[in-house]
Formats: sequence, structure tokens, C-alpha cells
Amino acid sequence: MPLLTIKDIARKCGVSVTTVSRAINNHPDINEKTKERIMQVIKEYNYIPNNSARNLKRIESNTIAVLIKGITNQFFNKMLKVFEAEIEKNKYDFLLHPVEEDENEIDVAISLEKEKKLKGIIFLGGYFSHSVDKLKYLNVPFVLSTGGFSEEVESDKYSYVMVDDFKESYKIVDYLCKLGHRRIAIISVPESSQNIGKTRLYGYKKALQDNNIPFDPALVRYKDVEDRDFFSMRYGYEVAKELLQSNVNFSAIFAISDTIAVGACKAIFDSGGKVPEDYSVAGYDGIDIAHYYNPSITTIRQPVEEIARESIRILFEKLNNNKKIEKHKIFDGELIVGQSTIPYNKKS
Amino acid sequence: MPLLTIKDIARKCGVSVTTVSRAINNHPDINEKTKERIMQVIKEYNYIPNNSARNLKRIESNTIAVLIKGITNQFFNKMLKVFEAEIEKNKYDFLLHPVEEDENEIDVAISLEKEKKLKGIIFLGGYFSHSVDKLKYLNVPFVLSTGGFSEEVESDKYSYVMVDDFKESYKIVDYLCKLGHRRIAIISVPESSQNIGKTRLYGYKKALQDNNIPFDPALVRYKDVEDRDFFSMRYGYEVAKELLQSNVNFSAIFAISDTIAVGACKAIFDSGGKVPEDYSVAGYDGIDIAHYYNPSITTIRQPVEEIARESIRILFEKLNNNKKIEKHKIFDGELIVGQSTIPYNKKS
DNA sequence: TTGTAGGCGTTATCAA
DNA sequence: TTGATAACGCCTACAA
Repeated sequence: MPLLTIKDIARKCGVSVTTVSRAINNHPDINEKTKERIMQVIKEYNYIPNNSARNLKRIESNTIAVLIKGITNQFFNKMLKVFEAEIEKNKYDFLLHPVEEDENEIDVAISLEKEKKLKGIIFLGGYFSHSVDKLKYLNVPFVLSTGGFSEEVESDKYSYVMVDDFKESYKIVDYLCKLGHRRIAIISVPESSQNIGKTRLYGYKKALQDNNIPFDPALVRYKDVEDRDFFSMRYGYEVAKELLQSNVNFSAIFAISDTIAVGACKAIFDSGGKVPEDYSVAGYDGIDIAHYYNPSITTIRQPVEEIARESIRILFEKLNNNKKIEKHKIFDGELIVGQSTIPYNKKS
Repeated sequence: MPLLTIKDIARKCGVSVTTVSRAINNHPDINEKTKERIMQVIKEYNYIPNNSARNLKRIESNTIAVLIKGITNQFFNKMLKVFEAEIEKNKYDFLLHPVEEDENEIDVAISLEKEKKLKGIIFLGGYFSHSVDKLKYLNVPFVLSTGGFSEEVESDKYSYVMVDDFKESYKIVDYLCKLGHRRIAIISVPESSQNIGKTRLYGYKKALQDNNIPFDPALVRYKDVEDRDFFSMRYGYEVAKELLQSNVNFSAIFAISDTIAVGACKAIFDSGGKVPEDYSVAGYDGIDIAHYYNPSITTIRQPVEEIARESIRILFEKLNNNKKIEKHKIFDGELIVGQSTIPYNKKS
């Protein structure tokens, strides 16, 4: 079965390719009867137009792309639903494009803008501290959504929506301090790893400092793993296990993600300990499992739906008003107190 | 900044587009100096070729696409890693293409084959009971991987790799029966929902039958939810809550996915009950959380890495040997006994 | 080693 | 309402 082209259909119908094109694209200037006949043949042969040719020739598309780095990250699940719903509600086509870990998301965006003649772009995940200057090669509006990136970059060059990782990290560690914990371990990721680990570590340090708790490097835990999957339950489990087997004393753990926190809890259980009676454990993100775990995990809930909605709102604003002004929105995270943390003096 | 084309680069370099094309595509017949100069300009202006034009013109690509329906499903995470690794190891380009819930994956495949001049396709997720006949419009090798589809279709028309959902479902329910449970509830999904729920229900029924346990429709639980997200923890929570609040007597729950099982456990905890002391809970899939939950959840582990590896192996076989023979491989699931199930007579 | 010209499959323009 | 023709951006014979 050779690949059909519009010419084949035109020949079979005894009309010109132009007419077939009109039928396919719902042009008004075509006879209903002719159109029906053509659509019948198209259906019969299951003809599907070549998108490369269409994209190449068309002046514009109606597509908004969501570029996501780390598609398997649970954290993005609910955001994707919002993006899809909002984009379709506004009569645009939704294109979800996963970006590989080793790809530069801006290059991908430039490429995709050309290839699909995009109307707008949402960046999800990824870290822009490198190559922000490349953003100038984008000719359509875009918004960075929850991408951790360094503070140094000039933010008047782009719009973003996110939470303040430093502040939220501070918030939850401060909460642990206020519960009376003074030996708080943090499960983070290797410093070399380009991600939000660093910022959350700063928040941790500052919270300790403000609570007059000396910083102890022995409480900062991480390890290198081959698959570089640092935000997995397994990673949390392994790092927590090493911590438990060390002779480092601690009464609480701050894991920089909920998945890590889950792994840490399991490590404690497996070593015969209890959460929160023996150790308090806190996470970060507020994904489903934090709520459904047993015990439920104290965490910082990132308002993901709101972040997504605001991101897309800003994008539409730029799209409709042709505004050059870049908008920035920082959402507050919410401290969700679960069953996994208790005051130090209530410990068993 | 207007979108650059190959012509712009050619003009800036004072050469023809052909020469620029040669530089881009690493053709041998080009002067090293010329090439360097061109690449320099390309880098300076961050020129990125238009993929639509390339795809249109090129005779063939080197791309293998993985079409996945339900990209947010945890279940696929590890499979994706295998696919990516194996495809790249074999010097092909990996293209991950999410398929929306309301899209027909075969139409998407036909479209993508043309657009990207694909070499091969892996289908992940989705249900093929409808429109299998459309598969004949595909001109490249493809393999169905873990897609639940009805048994009726003639399987000599395509290759697939999967587990026997009926058998595995039977296996775990039989295990519950052998533990002495006779009132086993199943948390499934609405019958109207096109998915594996039905097959797993059959396995449940057959296991009961073989253990001389009467089937009680009151123990088959599901509900309609607006977002149609049936495999969420929340769904499991809600259905289990209704079950607990009903006056239906039961001692064990078989949830047709681990995520549902997690939700069910939480519902039991919230109602003051214990797992497994008051109720045994079993899941299905063997995703991370089944292992890391507290208690760990008894489940059927689907050998996802093996499934992925075998799928891609078959695809390469078809690719290299040009074989028309369709291969079928059914993997056994593994019953993982966790802490969430105990014998009926050990119940508190 | 480089350039010219034609065409990939489709849509846009213009004329009929 | 329809059709002929050019053009989208790129690659590739073929010619120089």
C-alpha cells in the first residue's frame, strides 16, 4: 500500500488537487456535492495529508506548544490537564512536545516554531540559567512555567510563573525548627546536577540560621546514581538508608521532593523505625502520594493548577494584545501539615 | 528577528544554498575551510533548519517513534527509558509522541509515518479492538506493546508483547482466595470505559469460581468520575470509601491498579481501619509505589523492562530481516507478596 | 569543490 | 465553483 498523496485522490475523483485541498480544509467555495464525493474517496482510502508539506506551505498554524522537560515527572500531570483544557477552550490546537534531558529546550523551541509555525510556547521544567540569550531567536510569545532558573538572569526578557523555591524551602524547614527539631537532615541531589536542589538547600540553610541552629555538613545528604534519576523513591530510599546507617544523629528529614520523602520513610520503616515517632519527615511539591501515603507527608504544595492557569493566561494576553511587556508571577506554596511530622518533644 | 532560512545563511556566507546544505549535513565533498566559515555563521545567527522542509524532501529518516497513549501513566516510565536507550544504542533516532485520549493512535501513526518518514513504530497503551483493520495502511514495521485489546482480533496481522491480563488477574485473586478470603471486593472501572478493567474483572470472576466462592455483584465496585481519570489514587479512595460506608461485608480488596490500591488503603486508614489487619488489599502493575508504600502492597508485577526490550527487539528483527512474520510474546506477571495481605484467619 | 535547477506534497494566488 | 501555477525551505542529481 503506497503512501497516498493529494494527487492520487484528485485523480481518483476526477478533480484538481486544489479542489481536494478545499474539501480537506473546509473551504467555503466548493460545491457540497463535490466535497461529499471527495470526502467519500478520502475515507475509503484512508488518505491522510502529509503534515510536513502542510506545515511548510501554510502561512500560519493555530498551535500552541507545551515543551516539557521531564515528562515522566508526576509533578506535571495536573498542569498538563490544565494546559490542554485551556488551550482547547480558546480554540487553539494543543501540542505536547517532550524534550529530552540532554536537549536544549530553547533550540527545540526554535526548531518547532519553524516546523509547526507555532503561535505560542509554554516551557515546562528545565533550567534556563544557561543560554537564556538564545530566547531572542524566538519570534512568538512564550512563558516559562515552574522552571527553576538562576536569579541572575535579566527577567525583563521573558515572562514566567513559578513559586519561590528558596522561600518555600525556608518555610518548611522553619516549620521543622519550630517543632523543636535541631538536627534536621536534608536529602538533596549532587551539586553538579543542574536543578532546583541548590535553591532548596539555600532555603534550608537560611532557616537553620534564623533559628540559631548550627549548620552541619554531615546532615546534607545526597549521592550519585548511575541513571541520574534523583527524584525517585529509590533515590530517597538509598540516601536515607546511608544516613540511618551512619552514626550521624538527627530527628527530622527534609527531602527536596515528595518522591524522595516516600523513599526515606520506607528506609526508616525497613530499619525498624517509625514515622513520625522516631523521625519526622517532610517533603516538597505536594503531589498526590504525599496526601495518600501512610502517614501522610508534610509538604509544600506547589499550586500547580494555578501556575498552569496563570501561565496560559499570560500567554493569551501576549497573544491577543500583542504586548511586549513581560509578566512575572510568583505563587506562594502552601505548607500542608501531614502526619509525618511531630514536635521534637513528642518523639518516642 | 525574522525566521532564518538556508538562503539567508547562503547569502551571508557568499555561497550557494547547496554548499550550506552540505555543511549542515556533513557531506564529504566540501572544503573544510568553507564548511568552518559556514558553521561559524550558522552558530552566530543560531540558524536551525526547517524540519518540515527537510522531512518533505528527504527520502527517508532514521527515526523510530514510540506512540504513547496515557503519557502521564507511571506504568510507562521505565519502559520509556528502555525504548530510548535501545533505540539510540542501535543508532536510530528516538521520537516520543504522546497520543491524546480521544485520538485514534493508528491514524496518528499513519500521519506521523508520512510526516517524519518513520522507520518503525512502537505502540504503547491504547486499545486496538476498534479499527485494527486500519493497521494495513501502515507501511513500516510496528509492534504493539502492552496495549490491552480484545482477543477477537486476528493476531497474525501484527506483532505484540504483553502480559495475559486475565491470567494475572486470576493469579492474584486466587492468591487472596487461598489466603482464606471469601468476601473479596474488586475496585474496577465503569464497564463503558474502553480498557483493561473488563479483562481483569473476568480473571477475578474465574478465580472466585474455581475456589467455589459465589460471585456477588455487590462486591464489584466502581463509579463514574468527571475527569475520567479512573487509575488515580483519588478514584481508589472514593470508591473504597463508598464501599466502607456501605453495609457490604468484605475482608479483602483487589484493586485493578496499584494507584487505586493506594487510594483504597488510605480510605481504610481514614475510616479507622488497618491494612492488612482489618482488610487485605492487593493491587496490580508493580509500579514503584507498591513497593514503597506502607504497608508495601501485594501486587502483580508486570515485567515492564522485559516487555519493552522484547518489543524493540522484535521491531529491529522486522527492520533488519524484512520479515513479514508477526511475532507474539506473552510475559508472565510476577506475584509480589507485600505486607498488605494476610490470611483471613490471622485477621484481627 | 561548488553551483544550477527541479521537485518533495501541500496551500495560496489568480484567472477562468 | 473550479483549475493552473507558483511557492514554502530544503535536498540532490547533474553540470560546471
